Amino acid sequence: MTRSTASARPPGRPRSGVNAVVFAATLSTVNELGYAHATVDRIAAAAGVAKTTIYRRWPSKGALIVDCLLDAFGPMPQEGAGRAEFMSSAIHWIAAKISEPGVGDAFAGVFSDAVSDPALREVLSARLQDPYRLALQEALGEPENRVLFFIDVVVGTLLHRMGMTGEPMVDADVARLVEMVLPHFTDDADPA
Amino acid sequence: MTRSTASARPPGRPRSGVNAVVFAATLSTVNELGYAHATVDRIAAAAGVAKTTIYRRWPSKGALIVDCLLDAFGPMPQEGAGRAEFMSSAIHWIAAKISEPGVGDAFAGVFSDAVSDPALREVLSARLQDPYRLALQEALGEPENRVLFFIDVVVGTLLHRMGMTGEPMVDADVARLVEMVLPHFTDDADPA
DNA sequence: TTGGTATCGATACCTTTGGTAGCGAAACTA
DNA sequence: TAGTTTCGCTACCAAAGGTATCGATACCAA
Repeated sequence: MTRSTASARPPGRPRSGVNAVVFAATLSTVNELGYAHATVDRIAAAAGVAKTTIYRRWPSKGALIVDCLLDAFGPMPQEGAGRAEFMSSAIHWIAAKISEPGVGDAFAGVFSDAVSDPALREVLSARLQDPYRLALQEALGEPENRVLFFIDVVVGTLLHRMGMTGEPMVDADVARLVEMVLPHFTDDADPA
Repeated sequence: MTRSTASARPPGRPRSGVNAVVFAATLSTVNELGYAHATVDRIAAAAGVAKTTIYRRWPSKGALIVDCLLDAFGPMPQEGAGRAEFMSSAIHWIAAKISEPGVGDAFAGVFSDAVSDPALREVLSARLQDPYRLALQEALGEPENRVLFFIDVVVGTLLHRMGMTGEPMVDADVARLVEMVLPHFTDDADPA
């Protein structure tokens, strides 16, 4: 194929590689000022970039935050011998990620924006939740509705604690969460 | 005492009894337009009241929503013979309330606003969460941190489902939530 | 009846913020 | 050199939370 269809480098000035800088500036700004006060203007200034450059790459602030979270989370580690170890490590992993500076605030903030914004909710569900949901479905062999319930419990609990107290959940409570969730997903073989 | 200190009816024109109308207008507007688009202007118009009247009674939109939710929730029913029945009825009660039109959206919306607003977070925690937390502590004889964990799990799960899907949690999943939470709070006697 | 007080609706206004438009300059290809 | 796209910059718009002001109104007390 003679460099036929895609990825033949588009014409024009290439984009500068500042995505990582923008992501870092986003998290640090959210961490310093909170989600609502982390305006696009401030994020752009912190990144040393014009606001228009950000809107040239992301269609909305919500989309920027989602991409930033995707970059911050990265792939879910597929560790653990059995089901219990796997699920326990997954819960500890997401809890640790949400505890990182700015990540929990950004997550809770974009989540709340999505409540009133169906388009953003679609982005959040498809880009951020679905990859991990599919990985969990495959790794656990559980149907979609049970995996979605698992995500609701784990992420919902962690975000509620973050939103109500402003602080991430302490390790002891994360351990309690694991103890409560695991029996429900390892004892029986899909009773309902 | 000669009507000494408090509640002797303050001077001036008394406030008209439109709080209930404003609460109803708030929930219906949030239900129709979503939290972000339910502006104070629109809520006032729906209630047939001037916007300045609303800001004369509530210091912020968040405070209005919290009062509206307090009015919508009402006191938690203290039903159930044993611990299991009591906790089960409490979970079903809050799930049903969050399913009412506008209530879930308003709850998730004010919750998310609180992430970046410590003052609003304080209002939310003290006015909305604490009464139910204290009732649960007394009814269950559990320490504060365990009751807070219980609230994080139940409310967090319900709100996460609401935020991600836009729909309240179906009864079958609420039942699963009860099945998962109850053993963790009824089997052992405070191991940690 | 008169004065004091606080609420009412209405209007105008301020500030912040997400998002857009237009411009000249720069970077890259052909 | 021509063409294309991104860059930073400035100006701008619209929506929304919140405030200030003003005349009118409802209530109490003297």
